[in-house]
Amino acid sequence: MPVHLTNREIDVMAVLWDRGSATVSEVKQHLAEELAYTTILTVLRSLEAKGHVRHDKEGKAFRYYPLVEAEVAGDRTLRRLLDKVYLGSREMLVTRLLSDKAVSQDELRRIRSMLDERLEEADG
Amino acid sequence: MPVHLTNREIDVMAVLWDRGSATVSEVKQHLAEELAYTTILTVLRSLEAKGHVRHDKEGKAFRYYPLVEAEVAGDRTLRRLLDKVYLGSREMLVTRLLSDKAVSQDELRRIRSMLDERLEEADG
DNA sequence: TACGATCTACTACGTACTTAGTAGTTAGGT
DNA sequence: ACCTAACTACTAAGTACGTAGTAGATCGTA
Repeated sequence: MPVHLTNREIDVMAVLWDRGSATVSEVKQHLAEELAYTTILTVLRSLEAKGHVRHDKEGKAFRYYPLVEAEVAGDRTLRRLLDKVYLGSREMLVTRLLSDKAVSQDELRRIRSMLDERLEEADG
Repeated sequence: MPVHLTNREIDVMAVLWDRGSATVSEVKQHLAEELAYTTILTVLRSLEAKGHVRHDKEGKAFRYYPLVEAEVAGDRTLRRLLDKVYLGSREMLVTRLLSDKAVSQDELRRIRSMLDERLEEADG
């Protein structure tokens, strides 16, 4: 089943992915934007209704856990972006992703190594 | 100014990007989903109101042209995906992008070449 | 065991997205 | 010049998103 997250849901999930789990307060604390406590709760309840998070009790609060991995959740968006915007060209997408001059040499090299491995294991 | 496109707008823009330009009929013909003629027109008019496309007349129909490049339009989504889902790791994103076994050797090699160039030009 | 701070459940509302119908216009053929 | 098929303009309505308030529950503490 395809995982679809709205923009605000992604903001909230990002906190869960980053920290492993979080209460409403913790999410609130780590969000870039200032949102009402109850707003965040609403988003989390909605995410739970869709089966993307679960919770258990911790004191009187709920602690929420992500049920979808970040990578998997991203697949849908990535695929769509690839198909619609970059016309299916992964090269174009990666070029764009790395076009930022601020990307470190290190990261470029790590990505190249990863590619080398991919190519080797296919040749072998 | 940040270009933001809704899902359906992206579907429509994808046709324009792919073909260079299109009339309502052409868009309708190339969309994956079946939508009413007037629905597509509405989307195009909305896109025009936002300054993302322009049109001129061709016979009695309008021909629409994209005013934003696909790459630029994708940047926003890509950036967000990178930050929120892949926690800023381009390596993770690229890994995921290339995880599909169906990616051709050719495309992998092209991407590696691109990386080589990027690394050389930085060393030089 | 009663109180208060903190938390959840329920409800609601404005806005934007998505879809499409109806009415009126226009170009191209006869 | 007229007719008609195809097209555009205007309007509208359902749905999902984003936000948050109010009321009621709960746990720790005095």
